[in-house]
Amino acid sequence: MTSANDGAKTPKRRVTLADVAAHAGVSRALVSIVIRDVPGASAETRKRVMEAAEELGYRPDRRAQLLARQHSRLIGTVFGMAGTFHFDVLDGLYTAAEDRGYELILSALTPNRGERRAVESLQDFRFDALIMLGPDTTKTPLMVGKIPIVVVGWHVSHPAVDVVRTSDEEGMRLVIDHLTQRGHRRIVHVDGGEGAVSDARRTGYLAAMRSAGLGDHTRVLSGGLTQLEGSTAARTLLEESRLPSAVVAFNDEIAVAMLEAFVQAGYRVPQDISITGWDNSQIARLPHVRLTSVTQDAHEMARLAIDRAIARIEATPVADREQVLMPDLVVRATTGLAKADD
Amino acid sequence: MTSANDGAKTPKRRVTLADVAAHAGVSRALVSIVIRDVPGASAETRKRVMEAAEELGYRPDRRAQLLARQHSRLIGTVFGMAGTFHFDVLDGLYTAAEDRGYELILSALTPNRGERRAVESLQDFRFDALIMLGPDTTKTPLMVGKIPIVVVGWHVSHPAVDVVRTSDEEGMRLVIDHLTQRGHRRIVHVDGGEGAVSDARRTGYLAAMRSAGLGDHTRVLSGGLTQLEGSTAARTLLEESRLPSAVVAFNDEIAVAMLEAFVQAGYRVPQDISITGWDNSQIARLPHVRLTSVTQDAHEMARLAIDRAIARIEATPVADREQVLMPDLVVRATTGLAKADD
DNA sequence: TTGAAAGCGCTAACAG
DNA sequence: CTGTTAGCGCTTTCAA
Repeated sequence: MTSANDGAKTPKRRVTLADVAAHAGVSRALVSIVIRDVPGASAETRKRVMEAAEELGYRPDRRAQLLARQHSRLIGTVFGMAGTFHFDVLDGLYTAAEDRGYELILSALTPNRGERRAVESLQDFRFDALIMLGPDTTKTPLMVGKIPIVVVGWHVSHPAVDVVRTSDEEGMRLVIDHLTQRGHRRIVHVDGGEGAVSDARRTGYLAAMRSAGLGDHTRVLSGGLTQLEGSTAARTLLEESRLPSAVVAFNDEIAVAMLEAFVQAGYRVPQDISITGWDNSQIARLPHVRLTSVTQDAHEMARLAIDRAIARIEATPVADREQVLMPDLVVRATTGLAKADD
Repeated sequence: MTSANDGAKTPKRRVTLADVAAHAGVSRALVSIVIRDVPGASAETRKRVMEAAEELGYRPDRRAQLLARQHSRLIGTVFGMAGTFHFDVLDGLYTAAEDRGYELILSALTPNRGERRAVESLQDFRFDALIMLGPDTTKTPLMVGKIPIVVVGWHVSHPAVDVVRTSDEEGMRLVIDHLTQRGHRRIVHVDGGEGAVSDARRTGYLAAMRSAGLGDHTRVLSGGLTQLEGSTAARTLLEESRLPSAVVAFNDEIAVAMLEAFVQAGYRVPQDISITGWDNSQIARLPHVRLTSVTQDAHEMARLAIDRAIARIEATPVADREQVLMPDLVVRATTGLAKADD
């Protein structure tokens, strides 16, 4: 009984393909072709259909598209609470995906919601690929083998997992080189706790120290992600008879917290002790902080991740499972010459 | 040619309702009834179906559910980069939604992706309600009138928008009372910039000062969300001949940055100047910070938001468009007695 | 280049 | 209590 145009009031119903087809005087299939921008329609028809769609304010129904397509053109993304860096990656993922005709669906890792639940909720949407910004663990991701997976930020050894990351090894080399060139030898590393990224930077630190001939001077303090752990680490050092010559922190938060603690204890930075961070976040640029920090390109990482995910979806051959970008070191005011007796 | 069971290899295809039905020897409709846990099946059938589903590892296809249902049972959530507080709200939203049989779909506000795009991408999934954790603007949300909207965190005057927030007015009253009781009079507020929350706290500050008889002592410095703005504000104050007696900051970040700046300039906190923050975030609890801060209950806000969204979806009558929780003040080490001459 | 028709996997009346 | 039957709005062969 409900014909297409039953006059007066049809306030709710959204505009469908059929409406556009009727309005343009063509079949639904043709409208579908035009909307998806695939070959199979004359320029003139295309124009007419587009105008009709425009006029009616047509937007494709994602649910129906999802169900009808064999590929969803959906890329699942799990992410955890993280700083500006991860948000910048997210920003890059959105634009890169859109450029390629894909859509992102997000799932957050929260205190009460681990990887399993985060991924399962996405799974029911039948996404084509999964990009993981967390959880930062060395374990192989669940879902491996079932779907293309791109891990952004740390090394995963499973052969079915693609990786886009910035070299933590190289970052550490830059930092240690910078410090040793300024005479530092007793360089302590405050790590980031349990995660895979922390592991990588710790290993990078040890390697860089060794190749600088400072293998006997390595020292790693257990830290974490937040300022809390930074101030704890600083306290540990302050209780000792002699401060190290330099501290290489896992991230900017740790570095800043330590900086504060040292200053409060009456030390000068960098005259008495040098400090470096990681991420080159806003906090590192604060006028009263001016932290020397390692920087990585979030948008580039995002673009590579999306490109790789799509390559896997489309079964395009790729050269390297793991794509590693090179970081830079931004030198600011918290690193200086070591004292003569160091 | 592809019949249901063509033997040997069917490696890809996911288990569908039909598979479960066949396995359990009942109709698809019955399986649907059992899975959705709605009345219309005997206990025995229910058991048999559940077992079959379990055995086959069946998971409903969200795309198909979405398309077939009149209500999607999907709650859209837009959120921006924000601190721990917003992540805690997100955590609460997930669990509250799940408890009520709904699912969250997220859309992030990033530097290149504003409210319009964030909402549009969700819209195509036909969500039943929208929860907004940002953007923190006084403007009426787009989508208003088309769908139930719950704003979490700030006041919106549009009659069609539900609000769940913690009273910024009351928070300010707690802070100002606390300070005036300790003899402070020259109390400066460093605000949070342009947002609606900042507006509310600024207004709250002015009102609280006035009702404390300090209407002539009000002073608002423009601030922001990050430590950067805090240190700028501190510098402004330090350049003047005399520091205020106390600073009420928009959030913990600002407060901490100012604290640092004052200490570096040789002042003692709270002996020379008192400082308060907002959010009671991790940074406020740092052993070397111990910031007096206003605290709000993220999980409770989340629960209320979900409850309200669902009430609107189901057209349940509700009492009050705006639900306002009361904050608490956590007094720590950054607030003390005013100096005698203040 | 265009159109007809058969699904995608599920929900929701409605009959039995 | 159970099964049959239409769709949901789109994509995608396949013929015309």
